[in-house]
Amino acid sequence: VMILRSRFLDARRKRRNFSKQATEVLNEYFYSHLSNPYPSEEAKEELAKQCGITVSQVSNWFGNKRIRYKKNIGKFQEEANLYAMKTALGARQ
Amino acid sequence: HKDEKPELDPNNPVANWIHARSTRKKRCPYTKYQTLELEKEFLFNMYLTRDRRYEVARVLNLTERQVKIWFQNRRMKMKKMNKEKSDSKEQ
DNA sequence: TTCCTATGATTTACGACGCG
DNA sequence: TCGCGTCGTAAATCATAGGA
Repeated sequence: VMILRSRFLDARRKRRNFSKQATEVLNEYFYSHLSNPYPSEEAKEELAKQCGITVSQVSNWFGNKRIRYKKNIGKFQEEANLYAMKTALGARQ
Repeated sequence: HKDEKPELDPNNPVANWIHARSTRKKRCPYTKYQTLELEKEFLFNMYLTRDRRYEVARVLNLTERQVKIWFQNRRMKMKKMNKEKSDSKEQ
């Protein structure tokens, strides 16, 4: 318990990028709700749980993602296509 | 949606997102002195009276609206910090 | 190691809505 | 109706993780 506690406190001191899997989950939601990428509080809680991060961090991620996407849609085109394809393949299962 | 929609193109995925109005004042970071004084005032009382707001604004060369909003934001920050503190304690 | 840029967090400023 | 409250967010900026 103390180890987990100190690990959490360390993590607060030094920011780490989210895991690749977490980013994957967030991007999947973002690109599959591209016309309205505003998750509800409940959706944020579910995403937070799946990603192993806090609801605040989910909010930060969407805030950053929306503004950065909007500022340069072209730069994200490849990523958008990738997740669109991933969603399409997933929908067939 | 709430803020303005600059795009009318329905094919633009961003068209229905929330957008800030073009008349919105650009964010202007406050000086260390301004922030420090605001924090001191917040420590003294989390809510401003009309008179304190006027005085703080005058001394820091900010508008009363900026001071009012700073206090609103500061209370939200405090609330968030308290929530994180209690979240990390339980389980 | 030295740059950069990408990324997560924080800081101003509002719009929407609530309440007295 | 005003006026200040919270809530959620936009957009800019900060801090630094991480990779070439």
